[in-house]
Amino acid sequence: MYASLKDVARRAGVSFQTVSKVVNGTGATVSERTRERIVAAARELGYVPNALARGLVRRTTYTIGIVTDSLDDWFLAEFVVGAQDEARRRHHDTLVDTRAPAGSARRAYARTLLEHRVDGIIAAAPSAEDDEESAAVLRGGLPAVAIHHVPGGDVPVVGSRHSSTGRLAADHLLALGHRRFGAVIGPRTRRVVRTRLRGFRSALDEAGVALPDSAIVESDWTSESGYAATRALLRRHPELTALHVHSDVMATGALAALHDLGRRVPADCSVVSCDNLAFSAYLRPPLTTVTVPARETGERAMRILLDLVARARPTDATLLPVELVVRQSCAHPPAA
Amino acid sequence: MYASLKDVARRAGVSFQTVSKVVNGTGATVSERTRERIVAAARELGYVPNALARGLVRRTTYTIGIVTDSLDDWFLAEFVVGAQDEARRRHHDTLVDTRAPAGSARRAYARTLLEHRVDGIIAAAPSAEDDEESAAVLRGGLPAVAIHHVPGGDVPVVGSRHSSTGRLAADHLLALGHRRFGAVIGPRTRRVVRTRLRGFRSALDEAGVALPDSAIVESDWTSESGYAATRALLRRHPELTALHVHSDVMATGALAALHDLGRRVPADCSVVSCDNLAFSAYLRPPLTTVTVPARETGERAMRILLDLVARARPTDATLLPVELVVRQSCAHPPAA
DNA sequence: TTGTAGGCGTTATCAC
DNA sequence: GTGATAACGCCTACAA
Repeated sequence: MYASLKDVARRAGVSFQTVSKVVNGTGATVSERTRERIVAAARELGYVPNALARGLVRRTTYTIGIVTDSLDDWFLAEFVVGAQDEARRRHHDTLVDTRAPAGSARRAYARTLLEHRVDGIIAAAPSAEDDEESAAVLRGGLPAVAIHHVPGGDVPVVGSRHSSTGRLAADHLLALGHRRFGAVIGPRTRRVVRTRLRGFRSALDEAGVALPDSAIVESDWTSESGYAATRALLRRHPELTALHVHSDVMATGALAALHDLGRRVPADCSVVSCDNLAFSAYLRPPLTTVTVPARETGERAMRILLDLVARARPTDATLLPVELVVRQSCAHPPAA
Repeated sequence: MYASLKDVARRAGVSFQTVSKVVNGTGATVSERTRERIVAAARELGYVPNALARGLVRRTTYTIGIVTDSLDDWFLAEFVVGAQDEARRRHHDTLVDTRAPAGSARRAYARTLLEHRVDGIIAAAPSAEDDEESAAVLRGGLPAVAIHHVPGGDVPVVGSRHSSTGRLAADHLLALGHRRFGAVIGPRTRRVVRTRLRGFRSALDEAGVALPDSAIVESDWTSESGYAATRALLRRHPELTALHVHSDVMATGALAALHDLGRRVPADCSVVSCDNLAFSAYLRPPLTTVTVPARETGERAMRILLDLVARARPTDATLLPVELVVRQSCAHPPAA
């Protein structure tokens, strides 16, 4: 079905090794005339090199593996886009290994990638962040970077400083004069969530403001749960004037809940969240939020990994800046 | 770095062919004792089969290629998730080839996938829907399915009936009594957009209601452009009472524009859009929208393709149902 | 400038 | 039950 080097060679009337040289650009040592004949033959036969055979003998595939959780997570999808863009720029292919959801039968971590002999691995599956098995794989000798904690360390972690994300939100609200806070957070099992919360909390602490545990409601990243969490929170703590939400998607639910409860935002209650998705400027009120540089993180992770693969010392920093984007969902607390 | 069959064989004190049988489960013709020795040796050496070598000799890779545009498009990300889930269930790997954005240097269509000798291709890159080159590849002999038009036909197309999407929206609004319509559509270069518009329009036609060209504004799928388009539209046609928007993301912008213009939704103007993203129930007002079954489309496309690969006649239909989800963004037109 | 030999890790076929 | 031999398509010396 596919033409091979030999087929091309036969048609061009040369040996297949000569064709190989032409195809790989390796041989400047081919006369112009034969080169042309070969190129013509290859075109006529629709020759497409066989990456399998190539990888087998070269012992390198120019392919990078990415282990990820489901791409229906906005951050991960965007991260993968960035990583792939960068890989493409550096002439590498990319193999995405989406982990089966928890509960279903999972193959060994990154098994597919290893079988395909990728040149390096990007771990972008937070669901594995406490998983010893994954750590073993990532420390197994292949170049690797991660965007989340890996037990035992030893793997470069790329990303933004999550504690800053929480801190920026807190500082902004404190500066406006708020003293009664609540938080709608992601699943506590995730380190990002705990780190963000810690950053938020320590900023409050320093200002001498308390954040009681009862004012923190756990949620699961969806708008739906953000809505439910916010309603529960305000039932418990009607005195709140400021809300920190751990994602724009959940904040969409939070805004809806506040609306349905008859609380005006920001007049009665301020909201600041995380992510800065493209639509968050078009919620009403427009959302004040802390940018999480998903795509840049993907590019950066890939760049560092490719440096590692090439045995070059990566020069890029592993920490990307976050930034508060001020819009209209925050104001001074009501005079009351 | 990786242990090979031969390494395992040496350690187990057998020939490598025997190991192969054990690894592939192929050989019931191996004694229990040697099998155990081999399994133990493989484990100790951390043996991982080499998919490259395997694919080379088997002439089959159990890998399906997906050509897609950037995954920052919600639909495509969700589609890929569905396709990968189904592939995993059927023990196939998946290679995602994200097309470089228009303008930048593009490799030949699906080139990477062909080089990796995938067993089949899913074309999920609408940016190539009028591209002759892509059609040639897809008709090149490999099993293939597409989720968009392919010049020359011959490739099964999986998806929902886009004209129904438009028609459902129109019927709903007509039934409520609306007579003055506007539309914020996606890029006209896309067939989905033209087909949706056609469905919308023909429903209006049948009701004897006109949709002047000036009441149709083209947009680019973003909230930002949805916002701008809606403002432009209402400046031109302040008499509109009903708006059809081609995506929930753009509708987010449209709702914001209406809000900023002081038009109440749905009291002054009704809005119906397409997609039914998870957050659209948490906009205020909650969005009435037509479900586009992205993930199911992915599963279906993969299922059909894998049937094709296995030379079985696919039994699944290529057309998935769409459905109007009624929420609160539509009402009767104002009495005026 | 071109061609020859050897091997990459597997699987398949067929003896033993 | 087990092992020898021959591919699969390609690349890297090295010889002609």
